[in-house]
Amino acid sequence: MSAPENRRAPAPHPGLGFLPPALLECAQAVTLAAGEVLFRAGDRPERLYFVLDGELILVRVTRGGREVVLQRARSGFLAEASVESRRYHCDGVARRTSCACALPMGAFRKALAADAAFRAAWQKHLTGEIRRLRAQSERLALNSAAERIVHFIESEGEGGAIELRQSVKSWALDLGLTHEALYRALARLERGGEITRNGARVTLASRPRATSR
Amino acid sequence: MSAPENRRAPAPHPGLGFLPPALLECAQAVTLAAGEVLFRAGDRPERLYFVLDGELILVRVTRGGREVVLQRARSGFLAEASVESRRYHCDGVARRTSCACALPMGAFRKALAADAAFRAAWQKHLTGEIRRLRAQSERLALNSAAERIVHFIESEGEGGAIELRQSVKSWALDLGLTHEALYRALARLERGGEITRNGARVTLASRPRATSR
DNA sequence: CGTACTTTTGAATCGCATCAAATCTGGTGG
DNA sequence: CCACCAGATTTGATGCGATTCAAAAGTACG
Repeated sequence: MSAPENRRAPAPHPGLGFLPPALLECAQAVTLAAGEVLFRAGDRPERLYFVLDGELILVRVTRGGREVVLQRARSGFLAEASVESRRYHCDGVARRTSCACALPMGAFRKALAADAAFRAAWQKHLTGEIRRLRAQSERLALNSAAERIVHFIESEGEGGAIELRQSVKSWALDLGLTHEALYRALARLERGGEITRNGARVTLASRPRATSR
Repeated sequence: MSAPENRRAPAPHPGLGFLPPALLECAQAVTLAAGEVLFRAGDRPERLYFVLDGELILVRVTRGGREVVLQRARSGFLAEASVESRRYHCDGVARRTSCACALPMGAFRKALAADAAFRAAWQKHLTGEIRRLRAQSERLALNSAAERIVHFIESEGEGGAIELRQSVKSWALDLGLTHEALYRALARLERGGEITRNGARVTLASRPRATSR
């Protein structure tokens, strides 16, 4: 408490663990108000944002006023591609009150160029995101709530079980379902013996029920 | 025909353009039969596959015999993450007769380590994939065919228009729709004046119709 | 000309979204 | 400790849109 308040975050978000200390040194925690604009299309990227809490979106607004959301970050980086680009192609907006970690883009690029270990870690992070996103796309293409649930547990969980880190309601967002549909599908699966629930832990039955009965 | 069959591909797929010549030298064109297994979970990655035609999938098979598709590659790399990993975590299977380009993993990693330009290009490719996949996930979370179409054109096209490189039917796969639903939605949008179609070119009307009438 | 595939339209069905409302929960302040 | 509030959880009823099954028409290619 007696230490100065501008001290760097002592225990950063686990997702940021691979950042080199020098980069974490210049990281800044920022609080965004709902509706606040972080950057506009055409701006030069000056910071890379890592969402800690809330929701930041990457959105393209058309001449006709249509809004197309390109990314919805509720945890993790917003617009990784801005590292590679001299200009933003979309707007960045806080959809609700949010907390993020801002990394100066110059320092980030410099660290990437200078630090081979960091480069490797960044590359690993990128391929991991690709893997997750591909799985998510396959999941969202399934057209029943039950299939999406099973797919999620199989692809994001460990050994046919998953520990939910958030409310069921926000899980519904990830699955592209309304929370009502998810609650109902979970209840149906549990009644059918296809899953069991222990608090935040959801486990798949090892042998799926045949469609009999 | 008189030339040896093991000649290297003379004009590789545009998606492979960033590969250094040395790596392209040892690329092999492979033809996979429908159902053919490329690798099993637990295998050591020996080649990185780039799909030219057909469909390769990354699939996890559970003890219960459930099949969960993690990736469906109809064009582009299969399992980029295998570059970072000593073992596959899924099976790789050709879902139908397919043609792919196989890059020896050792040479690929070696080139990554030795060639800074290639490393940068690979990183750029990875971030580009992330951008595309995030947009795709947002798109698949939309629950009307019309919204997905508009989102696709806005995010994958240029200036509110897109040149389709494939049949409408296979576009439907990307949009997570049946082909019937896509045909109907396209016809409805065209009748409503929200899009126009010129052969393979689909253009958004600049000002979206108000919901009036 | 025939085959395979895409494109198109039709009709019936099913599941999810939507709107509504009740219950439960954790946390706050009186 | 209890009243109260915001949010999550749960259940119900209804409508819409996509899926599904079916079939016809158009198109490319040998």
